[in-house]
Amino acid sequence: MSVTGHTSPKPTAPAPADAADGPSRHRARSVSIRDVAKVAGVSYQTVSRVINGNSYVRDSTRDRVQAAIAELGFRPNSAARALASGENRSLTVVTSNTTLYGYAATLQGIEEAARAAEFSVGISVLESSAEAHVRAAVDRAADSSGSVIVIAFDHAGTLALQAVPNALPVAAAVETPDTPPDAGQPWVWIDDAEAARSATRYLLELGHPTVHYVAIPSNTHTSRRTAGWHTALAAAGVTAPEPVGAGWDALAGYQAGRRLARDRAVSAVLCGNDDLALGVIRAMHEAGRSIPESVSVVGFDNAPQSAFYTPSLTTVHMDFVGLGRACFSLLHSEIEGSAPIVPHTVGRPELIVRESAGSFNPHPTESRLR
Amino acid sequence: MSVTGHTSPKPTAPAPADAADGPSRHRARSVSIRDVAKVAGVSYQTVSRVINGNSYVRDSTRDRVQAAIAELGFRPNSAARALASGENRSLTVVTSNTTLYGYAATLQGIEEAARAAEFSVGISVLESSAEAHVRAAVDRAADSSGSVIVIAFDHAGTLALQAVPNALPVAAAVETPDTPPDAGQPWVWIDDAEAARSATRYLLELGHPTVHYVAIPSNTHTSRRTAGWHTALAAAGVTAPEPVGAGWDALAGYQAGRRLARDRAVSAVLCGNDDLALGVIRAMHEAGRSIPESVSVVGFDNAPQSAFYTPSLTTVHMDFVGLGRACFSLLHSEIEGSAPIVPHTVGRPELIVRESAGSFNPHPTESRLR
DNA sequence: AGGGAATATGTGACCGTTCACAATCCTGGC
DNA sequence: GCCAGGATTGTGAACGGTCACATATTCCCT
Repeated sequence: MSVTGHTSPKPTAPAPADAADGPSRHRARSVSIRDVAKVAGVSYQTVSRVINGNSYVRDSTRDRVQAAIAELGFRPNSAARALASGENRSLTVVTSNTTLYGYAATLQGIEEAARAAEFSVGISVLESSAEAHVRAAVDRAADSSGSVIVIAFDHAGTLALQAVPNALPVAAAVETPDTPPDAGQPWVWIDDAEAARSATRYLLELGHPTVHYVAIPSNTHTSRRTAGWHTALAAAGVTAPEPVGAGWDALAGYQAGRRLARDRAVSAVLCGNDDLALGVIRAMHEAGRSIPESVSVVGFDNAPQSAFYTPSLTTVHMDFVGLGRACFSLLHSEIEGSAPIVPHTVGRPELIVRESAGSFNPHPTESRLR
Repeated sequence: MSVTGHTSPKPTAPAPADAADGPSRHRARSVSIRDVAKVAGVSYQTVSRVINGNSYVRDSTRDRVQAAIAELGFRPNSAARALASGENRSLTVVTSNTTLYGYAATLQGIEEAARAAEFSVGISVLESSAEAHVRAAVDRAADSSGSVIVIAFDHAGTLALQAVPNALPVAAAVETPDTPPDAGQPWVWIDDAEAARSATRYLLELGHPTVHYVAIPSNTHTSRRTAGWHTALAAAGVTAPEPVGAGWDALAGYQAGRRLARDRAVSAVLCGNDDLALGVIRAMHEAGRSIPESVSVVGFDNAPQSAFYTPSLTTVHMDFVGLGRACFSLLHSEIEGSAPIVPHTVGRPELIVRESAGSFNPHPTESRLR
């Protein structure tokens, strides 16, 4: 059956595009609960009961109503429902950058959980962190659904989170906060500090004199990833080099990598995410520094592709999908008022050892490319 | 301002998290158009006019109303609006797999265009192509918004497209259809045949005796990508090897690659997307076959990472973002009834030459890995 | 047979907005 | 000074549900 309602493939003479007279342009008064009631010979309230699974309906009645529903192709109007009941059962995810792995995976987790709870999910994308854009995105979210989830991994997201109107139920996936947040803050996060620590420790154990860090942007002045890296370095009695600030994508990693490649002393690089790592590796490669013989690189996230890079990427697995789920469940219990809201860590970052990091090699043979 | 309403950065003694007594938990009867009217000393209809930008309102009145709106923090209730006006201004994207690049980018394009047109966008994810899941996803979409866009690159999507109720405005991003679709079908696509042809031709021009193809799943029995590849091969008087069926991700590519790697005759591989190409490259590498000296690999899509792989990936750029935009604009004109619906191609695939494909080398020196 | 709980079903009001149709206010032309 | 007609504002009735509160029916028990 064709989507537009044609049934015959009639390529000639496009029908007179519902011009004037036909009764077609009249807003196709959708079948309502009352129409169904009439057909089934009951009151509209009974129909309402049937579609809501109320048990106080005789089986025979229910059957008749259901038959009528099927016959008329009735579907409850969600707008009317929302209006009358004041319920909301819908959420909008405010996020930037849906193509980046961390964001996409978090969104996926949210969607899964929301679907299971029969919430419908919308998205509102942050175009930039400009005041106006942030406000617009939050407004869009606020008035297209009853609650909001903010993916606040970046600056724009953090601003958006602050801009959410007070009355609206909200939850957020955030960077690991600097200090434990107040109870009642509907925040979840993955333990960035632990992730950074374990990766750094690993590189140190491989004998590298120190570990350089290519950082994703952060809101908190001292990001917990940076802090974790620092901690591990300090614990080993090593002084930390200046972190290299970068963006989110492979290009940013590449640019950072070029700078790092010039420094012969660089033997181990920790990267804020897998894309960054990819870029760094590429830059190193172009500079004739082989991975992992000359330089070891470790990423964050464990994006699905990272296992297939050449060399495959040693990285820290972050359970973004789980994060998304947890975020939804926070929102859910906030809406239901069922459980108290406590901000918390989700999952445990896990180092995935692959090929891109190896033991320190004091005198790597450098080979100019080609 | 913090989300919960704190204004001071008070790290000590977490505030009693809106515990019990406060009048907070009551369904906050939102301020309505009538409340605003009362404050502004006008009728509710006038308020309605103001929020809808109706010009028949005296400036002084408009100002008073707007002041009242600001004072009360009024926001129009979208459910009530949708109910009363019968308008819809919202769409839901039905899609599987939001983490795959092609899907994510298409979604991004849709979102951009929708945002510009002040539509709110929802997503409904297809868990599988099982009848029940497809129906559920479409139902969710249908009753949470007034129109639907289906990303029908795969089987599940195609089924979903067919399952969309007739009354609902719909548009779809699809695979290139086998035969030109009827006018009126709200479909857009990227020219897969042309893309495959240009990539294949390129490999042939590099001297490769033939080109192998690792295919993404397709609905159409003979996918246009496969057809384009065939065409180019035939034009060069070369017989086509059996295509290797694969899935969507790097792992699938890897598995296909392992099979291909065993065959010494394989010198050029075209892959249905960049992830597949990545997997193939990895498999080739593990088999000791270097890229591009021993085997040339070309992908599809031009995902943002592909430029940074080592070797960087020669691929065919597909404008998914543009596809998404076009898809929305089709839906939009369908809703407005403004323009006739004609199914059409979007953009032109463009071969991006990078490092992963090179001239045919009859006697490559094979090196066992390590 | 009578009475009280369930069990079924119906009625009227209302959710917050827009729509259709008055009603009132101005303004300029004659 | 009066009137047509546009500018401005108001009123009542939807929109398609749910809610709160009757009103019938049943059914079981004494």
